[in-house]
Amino acid sequence: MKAVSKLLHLMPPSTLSCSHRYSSSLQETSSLLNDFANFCYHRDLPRAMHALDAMEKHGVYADATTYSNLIKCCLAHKAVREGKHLHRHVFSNGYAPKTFLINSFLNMYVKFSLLEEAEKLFDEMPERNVVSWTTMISAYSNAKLKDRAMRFLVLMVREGVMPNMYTFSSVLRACERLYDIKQLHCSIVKVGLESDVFVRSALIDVYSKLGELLEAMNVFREMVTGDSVVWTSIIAAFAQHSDGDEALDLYKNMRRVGFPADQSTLTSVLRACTSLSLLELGRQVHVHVMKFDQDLILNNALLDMYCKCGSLEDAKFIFNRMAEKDVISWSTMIAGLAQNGFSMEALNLFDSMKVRGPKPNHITILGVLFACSHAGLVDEGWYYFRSMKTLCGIDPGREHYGCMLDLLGRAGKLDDMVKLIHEIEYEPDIVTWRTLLDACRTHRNVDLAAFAAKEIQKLDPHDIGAYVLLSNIYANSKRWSDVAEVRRAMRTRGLRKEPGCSWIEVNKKIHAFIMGDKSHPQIDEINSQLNQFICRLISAGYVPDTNFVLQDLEGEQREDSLRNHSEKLAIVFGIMSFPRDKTIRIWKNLRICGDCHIFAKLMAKLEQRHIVIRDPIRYHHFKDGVCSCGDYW
DNA sequence: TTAGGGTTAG
Repeated sequence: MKAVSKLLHLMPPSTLSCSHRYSSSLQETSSLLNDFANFCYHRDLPRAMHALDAMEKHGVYADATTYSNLIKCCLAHKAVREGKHLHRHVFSNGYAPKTFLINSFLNMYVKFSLLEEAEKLFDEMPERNVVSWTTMISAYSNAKLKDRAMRFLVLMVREGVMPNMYTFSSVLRACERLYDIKQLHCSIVKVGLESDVFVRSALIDVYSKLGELLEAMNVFREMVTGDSVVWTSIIAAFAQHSDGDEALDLYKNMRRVGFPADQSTLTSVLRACTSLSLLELGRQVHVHVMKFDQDLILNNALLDMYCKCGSLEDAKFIFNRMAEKDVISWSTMIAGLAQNGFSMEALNLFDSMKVRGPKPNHITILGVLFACSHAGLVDEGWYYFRSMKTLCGIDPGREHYGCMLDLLGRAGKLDDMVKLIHEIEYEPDIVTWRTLLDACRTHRNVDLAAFAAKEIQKLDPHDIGAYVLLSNIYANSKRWSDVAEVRRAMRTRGLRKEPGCSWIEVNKKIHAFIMGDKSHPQIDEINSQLNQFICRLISAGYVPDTNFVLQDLEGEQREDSLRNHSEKLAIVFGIMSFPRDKTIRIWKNLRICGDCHIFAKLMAKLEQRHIVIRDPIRYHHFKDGVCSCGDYW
């Protein structure tokens, strides 16, 4: 009796008034409904849809919770057709579903990326509550329709519907202007929703995306109830803005207060290790990564860490055993090989990718052009550049032109460079002129260098790089009066050259060596060892290459100046600190100079060491007296 | 019935 009254209650008014249409008994329909509810509850989609057909024949309707279960089932099975069928069923015969059931359909269309259907349904809703509005706002945020998301927030408030924590955390993701974020932040505090962990992580995320790390940190510091996603958000914020130290400190604190790290946390921690070249710490993180063996993003981060820390064997091992590889995995490996001096391997891998990998994207092509550029493969570079549109469907962008200019510049084809600059549809930017200037330094074209430097100064009078490069070029040509003039111009504008600095990790501690700085506690011993090594190298034929000395110095003074280069100190410190079988890994802020490059090759041979130096552009693996860059950098 | 953090280059 109870089932019958329930059924009558659920029948749409229109069908109740014409009950003669039913040919089955109430008992039959009751059992039909029970079966249907059961199938929906157990997410048995085929049987539920079958039961739905039977119900349609009998004009029977279930309760909203049962339909909602079936919608979830359609979502889980990605069953779009069945979802639409259900929608038609529920709205048939004048049945008026409750708002919360319509919201479920709205959510279903959004999850199926059928935004037009969702919009149509939303427009037809007799009444819309906070969930209806938030579902649409979230859909627009995800679809990057940011203006629409913001406009819907305004509209809902105008209609008297108050946003909740779901709404704020969704709409924040659509915010691109600091002003809007501040306004929303203000509203959030006013209605007392700032302690919601979803809202907090969204705030940290949007502040971070705009580079407002102080604001992000303030939001994080106000957290009373801990939450691992909020922790991960702030760690990611610093990792993404190259503040690896702060990211790692936060990670240590997170663990100290008892929050476990998951895939997302570890991905950001690896990124921090990568930015600091902390291979040993990266290896320790790798142990934790094992728990999340199948996570593609995490594996990609691990792969990148090994590439950027110059450990190609580990990188290849990870790449080969990854069960799933996407375009990022392939691009990372190709660029990693290229940056570490294995250009041919990089190009071979690109060929394999075309056969059995995902479709290359514009970043993959950058790695390929980088490989050509750093191996002097001019013809191959032109081939990939000219055919990228037909091979991969990608139009060359500014960065691709930049790579080609770099390739021509390294190969000494300065005329072709100038020709290409005229061909590019974009206005030449600072990077373009700096590439030309750099090529002029390598290939000693003083006049063209002066022209490029002036172009840079026109675009940015405070660009210190142009002054330094021009000064280097004049110094290489022994035009000391021109050097003095450039230096004077730098002084007038208050510009100072960034001092060369090299870092090395020994016993989990980072040691920094700055040119001319004597503050390292073992500096006397290092200098003494360095002098002994230089004497041994000179007797073996080493001639210091004083072309890299910038000051107007003579004879021995010029050689002394070279001795102070930070990477030489770091190499000697590495030799003093590590056993022979341990790779010496150094990273530095400026490009390695020619003399230090020769010194590193000879030291690798003399001491039978493997030395890896990472500069801002690429890596040099020194072994047996040769470098992986083939002296071409 | 509505919301969260992570990967390649530059």
